Amino acid sequence: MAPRQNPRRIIGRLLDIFRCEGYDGATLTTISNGIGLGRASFYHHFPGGKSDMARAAFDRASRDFTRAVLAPLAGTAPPAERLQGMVSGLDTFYDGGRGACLIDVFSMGGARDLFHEEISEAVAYWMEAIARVLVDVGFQPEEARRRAEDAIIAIQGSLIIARATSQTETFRRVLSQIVINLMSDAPAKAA
Amino acid sequence: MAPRQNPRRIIGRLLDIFRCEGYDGATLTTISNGIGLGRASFYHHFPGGKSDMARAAFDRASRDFTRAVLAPLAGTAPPAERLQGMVSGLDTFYDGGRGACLIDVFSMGGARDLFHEEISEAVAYWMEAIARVLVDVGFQPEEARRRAEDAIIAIQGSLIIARATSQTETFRRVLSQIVINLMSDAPAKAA
DNA sequence: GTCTATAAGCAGATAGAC
DNA sequence: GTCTATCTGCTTATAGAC
Repeated sequence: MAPRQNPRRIIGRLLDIFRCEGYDGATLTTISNGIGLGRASFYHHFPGGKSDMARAAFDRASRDFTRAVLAPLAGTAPPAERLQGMVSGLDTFYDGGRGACLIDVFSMGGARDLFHEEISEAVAYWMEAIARVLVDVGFQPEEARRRAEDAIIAIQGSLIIARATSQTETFRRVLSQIVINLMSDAPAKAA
Repeated sequence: MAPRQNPRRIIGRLLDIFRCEGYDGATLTTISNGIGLGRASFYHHFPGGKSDMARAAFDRASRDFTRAVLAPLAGTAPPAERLQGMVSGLDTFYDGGRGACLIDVFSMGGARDLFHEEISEAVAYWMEAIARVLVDVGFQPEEARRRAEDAIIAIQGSLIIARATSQTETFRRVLSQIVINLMSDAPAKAA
């Protein structure tokens, strides 16, 4: 039984499992069964053990998030299109509301001390990226940050409700309103 | 060393620990140290072990939530006062943004199967309680539910951001806007 | 109602064969 | 690169003294 796993697939599955079970809830046995690889084999890929696995999952999520969500915001397209690009990326990144966010999952229990600083920075970075688009639309920096924060809050909150109620309508409704809410009452001098 | 603990205090501390560490992250040793009671002593108070402890913490949270948040909504005061009563209760219940919500914490890992149904019902019940107030203000039921859902999303999302960034300004800002957002553009026939 | 002592099992982690 | 076997420590849980 040694069908030589694709490292890329392993990390993807690790991310799925940590998102669903949390850091403390994901045991090596859970992970082993979920991936179809013996417990010991993980120490070849991740010499540092479980924390290394979580690190790899976190880095994968960061890269995916940058590509799907942050990159569209930084483009040169018109502001509304950039925001809509973020929304499409969010739908993909959170699997239509079925996937949890590591900002939530890795900020409690044993993962908190491992990722707290990076999570805090990720939130700040995401918020600034949205705010910059709104400044381009003509909003004052302070108002832009406030609206960006509201958007992030709505995403995170709707993911909690999606998980709590086992449905995705809420997440999809929030996504569909994000751009409208961010741009409402935009200053006349909008680009 | 047997200063006979107050059961009420034990459950309160259990709730604090589960909120912070999560179900899987809270070990009996963590709990024992956090409360100052030997591991074995818990089996006198909670014969079913850890799941019984989580159950007691969940029930305590449910009761606290009903008293602090739901009760004001059901009163006979004017709608705006009832909503403001909920906001005050939320500030207390979530300790000004420092305390996590079990809707979040107990919906992943080993606690998910234990509490999923009750958590789902709690969200629905809370939403209906807010929506009823908005219907009293003159909103159509559908619009009332949508606004209620947005309010809950904002609370949950701001708690995530509060925990992720170790600050409470966001939570307090969201709280301060809840009533305004819920009541904005209320129909003329408002009571 | 709390404690000490201990059981039984599972956690994360390692050694070494293939 | 994966496996089997094993180790150590920690986890939940129990028995029984005080």
